[in-house]
Amino acid sequence: MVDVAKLAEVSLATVSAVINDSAPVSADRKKRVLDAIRRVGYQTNAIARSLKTGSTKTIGLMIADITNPFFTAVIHSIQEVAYHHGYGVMLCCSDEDPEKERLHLRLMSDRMVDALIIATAGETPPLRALIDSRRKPVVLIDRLLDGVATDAVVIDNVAAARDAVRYLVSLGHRRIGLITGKSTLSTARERYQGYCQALAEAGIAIENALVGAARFGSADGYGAAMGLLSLAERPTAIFASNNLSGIGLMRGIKDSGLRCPADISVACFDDFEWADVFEPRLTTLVQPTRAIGAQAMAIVLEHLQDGGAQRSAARVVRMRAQLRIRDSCVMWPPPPGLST
Amino acid sequence: MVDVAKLAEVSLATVSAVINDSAPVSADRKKRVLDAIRRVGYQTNAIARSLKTGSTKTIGLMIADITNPFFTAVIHSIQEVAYHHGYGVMLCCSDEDPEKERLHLRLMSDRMVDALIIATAGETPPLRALIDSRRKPVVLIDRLLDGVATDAVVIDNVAAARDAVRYLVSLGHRRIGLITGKSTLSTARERYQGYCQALAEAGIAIENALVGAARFGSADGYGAAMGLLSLAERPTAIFASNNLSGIGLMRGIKDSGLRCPADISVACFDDFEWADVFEPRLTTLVQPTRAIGAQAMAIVLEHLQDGGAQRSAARVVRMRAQLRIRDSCVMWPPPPGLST
DNA sequence: TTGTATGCGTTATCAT
DNA sequence: ATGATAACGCATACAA
Repeated sequence: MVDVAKLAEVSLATVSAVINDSAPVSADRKKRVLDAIRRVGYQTNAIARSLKTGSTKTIGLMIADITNPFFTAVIHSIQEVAYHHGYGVMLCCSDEDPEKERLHLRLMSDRMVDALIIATAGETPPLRALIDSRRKPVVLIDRLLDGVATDAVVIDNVAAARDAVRYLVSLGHRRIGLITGKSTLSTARERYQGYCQALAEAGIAIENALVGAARFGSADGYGAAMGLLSLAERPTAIFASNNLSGIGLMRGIKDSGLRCPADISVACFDDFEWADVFEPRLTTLVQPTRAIGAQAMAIVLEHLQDGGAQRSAARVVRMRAQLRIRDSCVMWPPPPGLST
Repeated sequence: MVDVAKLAEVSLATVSAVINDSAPVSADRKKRVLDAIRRVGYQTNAIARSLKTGSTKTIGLMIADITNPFFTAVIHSIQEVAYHHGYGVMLCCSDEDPEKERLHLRLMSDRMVDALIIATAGETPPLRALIDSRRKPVVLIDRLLDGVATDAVVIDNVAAARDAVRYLVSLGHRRIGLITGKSTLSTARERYQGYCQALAEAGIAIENALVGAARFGSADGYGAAMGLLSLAERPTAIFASNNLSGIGLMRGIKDSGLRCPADISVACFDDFEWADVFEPRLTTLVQPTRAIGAQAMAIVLEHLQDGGAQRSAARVVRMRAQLRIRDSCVMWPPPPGLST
């Protein structure tokens, strides 16, 4: 920048003024500066600017699993609006590991991101401290934290799970299995709750043997599925409360020599592009991924523009997931005379 | 930091010394500083440090499509090793749009990332300028750029495509379709080349009508597929040279009322978790995604450690993709007496 | 309208 | 072993 000033024969202040047009500059001088910038190949050093202004114009994004198409879609949406507003995004993946999350949080915090959007892998003291400190906006997505006062955008998981299980019940199923996630995750808890509600409504007792614990990964999903499938009295339908565990479940069914939906019905949380091009076409709960990302960013931007002044009460926006019925669930018992 | 110094009753220099242990500090003073750090809740301001040291300890990662599981896997791998070495990663997606890529490049460059890893959406003057300037390490992944002198890690696309098409030929197919990508992408060109080679070996003439142009997205993949499938003399097999176009292809087959593999065989670039849990189990070309990411980061770190001193000649490391044969390709014509 | 001078939070170079 | 002080590149308050 000093080079530019020299070449244009103006002061540093003038150069700065034309770059940010933060002050009126006469036409000829402006032209001279612009020319000089081009000739020198000058690029703003955002680091120096950040140090001065206290804003890095980048937001930190922590998600639990980049392998999961749900998160991938949310990232995409966040990226888009962030960029549109001149923000960059620093991405970290916790791989569902709270310890890794803690480390990454530190990394992003050190780098002075202006705000954080987090799909937490589980509460840690530093995360809570960060939020409580109110030093920078934090918005939680997908997963809530108990008794923490930050904005969040999530979906109504109990309603969603209830819808799916109700549907299974309506088809005649009574032995319905569930593949759940770690109970430290609000989504896992809420989806379990929805499952229970739907069963209770139908007067079906909860059987612990029918709920398989996994950790929202395809490998444990597979393990949990194999457990359920090898039960003496096998479930006739299974609800996978996350898409990766859904994959594991489908693999488990295949490896058990069973067929879906002929032998067992499957419903699955989270939609993905592949869900309807192969057999069976999966019935899924589709989340408004784009809206989730956009909403989270909207909240962040709002805070950033307010200058963090008057922080109103934490607000959590709940969105609805939608049950997309395809072919992986069928009536039970199978009506006679229907070929499979 | 000044607070820490005050509380510990030492100078700033001493505090800095214990933080980076860049100088010997007596035991008691060190303890006092450490204590003070904890009490004040001090966190390093990486921005200020960057300004001083000239290193942000973050690498910029530009990929073409975050929706594509191939890239997702590479990102994961890069993230992992980056973090392990104290680096953060700033992620940008060009969505296969060179213009967007240009803008994002600028954004990351302004933010002074220490190095860049790029899966380019197509050459732009700024990208070439950035590389030629040699101001910071740039390593290309997945897609090469003609006559550009940077390191790169890619796979042998012509061999990979050749393997797949050879396999199709060996099953008896003679009318083999191709869904290709934009010819500005080295991967698209090379895969097309491999397709041609395999056909030439078998004495099969290239028919332009059999190669459908798409842009490595599922929507255009679908369009291209519909074109191929509506041909008067339909291909008996199609090779999709990218996984998203593979999805589009499968959807096209479904919408055309055809069945895979009974009516048409399909092979597809890029493997993904879902590939073998649904029907048909897709035969794919699997790329060493983890190795690609790790290798790219290894090169970056190497450069960063050399201090950018002696830059040897650009080296491109080529890896091999592997044909994973599953069920989506069958013999043609179908042997008599085989029920489908 | 333009220029001068100061500080953002570090690290690094000196003395001490 | 320790402390004072000068940059790093920019934005800005203030003076001209």
